[in-house]
Amino acid sequence: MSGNKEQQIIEAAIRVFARKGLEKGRIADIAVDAGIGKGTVYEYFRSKEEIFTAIESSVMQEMMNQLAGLVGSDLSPRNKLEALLEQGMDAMIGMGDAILIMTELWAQAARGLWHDSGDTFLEEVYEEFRVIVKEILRAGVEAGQFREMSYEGVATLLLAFMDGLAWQYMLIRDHEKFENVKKEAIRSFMRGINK
Amino acid sequence: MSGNKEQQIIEAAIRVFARKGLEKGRIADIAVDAGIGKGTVYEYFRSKEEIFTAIESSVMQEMMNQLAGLVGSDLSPRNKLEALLEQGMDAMIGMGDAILIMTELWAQAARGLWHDSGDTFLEEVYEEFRVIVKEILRAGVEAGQFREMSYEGVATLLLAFMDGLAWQYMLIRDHEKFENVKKEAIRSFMRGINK
DNA sequence: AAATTATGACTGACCAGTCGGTCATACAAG
DNA sequence: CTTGTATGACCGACTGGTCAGTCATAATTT
Repeated sequence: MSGNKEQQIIEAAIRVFARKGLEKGRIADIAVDAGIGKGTVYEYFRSKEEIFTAIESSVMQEMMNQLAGLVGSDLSPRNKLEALLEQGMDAMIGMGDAILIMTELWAQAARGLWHDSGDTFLEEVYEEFRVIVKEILRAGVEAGQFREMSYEGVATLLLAFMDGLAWQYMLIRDHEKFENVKKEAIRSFMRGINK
Repeated sequence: MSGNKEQQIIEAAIRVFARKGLEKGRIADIAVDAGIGKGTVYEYFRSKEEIFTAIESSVMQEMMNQLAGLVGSDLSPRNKLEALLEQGMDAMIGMGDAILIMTELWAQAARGLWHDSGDTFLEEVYEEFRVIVKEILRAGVEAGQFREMSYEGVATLLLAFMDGLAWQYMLIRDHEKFENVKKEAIRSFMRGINK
């Protein structure tokens, strides 16, 4: 039961923060959820802030890994993009209730926009994602599969698309109903850019 | 300077919550921003919670009013939908920094999903919106302007679309750059459902 | 001068982070 | 083998600071 305690704490923290929010989620709650003492949490993390940062990294890392697998594949641009959408949404569904942590990530990033002049971690990830998508789009246009477009515009649109769907999925929380949305979403998006 | 004090407080609260977040934004901050004493805030609102609820109503009310104007118009379904997208995004841009409050609304709603079995306020608004959009879509299909589709699926997609774009706009915060995205977004979405 | 409205000092609840202490385990000496 | 000793993971009571909400008083209006 006691494997990597750091991971154990992160997973507990995701559950707690998803349920209560970043501010209301107490360190004591995380400790209880992880089945350890409060003091022990501080053996592994310096502060609450640091736990949240670790969650951010963990969630984003996973997304990026999945993305990397796709990019390396030898699918056609159209199939690559479809797979991207499909897998992205399946990943959301796979997160279960932990997906509610996404709103905390977003809210946190939004607050950051006021303070730091510079990049949030989340912004960096988005930029990375956008670069990859633009590349697929360009390849698709060159292959004659996609219409002419503003790559930057459509890449941003795709991000909006996926975040928005994540949000809708949180609200719906009904796999079956969401399957319907997912199907239409992919169909509409692809029709929107296909030649 | 002292018109409707309730509205004055709400506006101050939007600024404060957008900048600091719902938890970190102190009542004292709101009072200072509104140019009144802390105690006075409690003359108009019973609690912090109540202020937030008022913000929710205020923001959503405005959205709904705008929507109602469109529905009543005698535009064709296609033009109605395009106007909906266009106006929706212009409304976002018009919110300025106050748009950052949206993430707080979302995060709050997400937390609510754990506790209440029933509907969040936000969920109700979404449902209302979906009903209106479905009606436009149905009219469009009947008029031969739109392809056959799952109304529920596409309506949800449209919501995802707009929320996602709101989020991207928050991150970009560059009107010019966003104009580009906006144009592609509308083009792609309409292509996705046009016959 | 009574009523209404505004104020900010005050209070009590709450919680992140600290720290002195416990205890299971490992290793060494007898 | 078993007694003694060292280690550091683990713990939760405690502290210091923060902040929502209260209330006695002050200012303003009627």
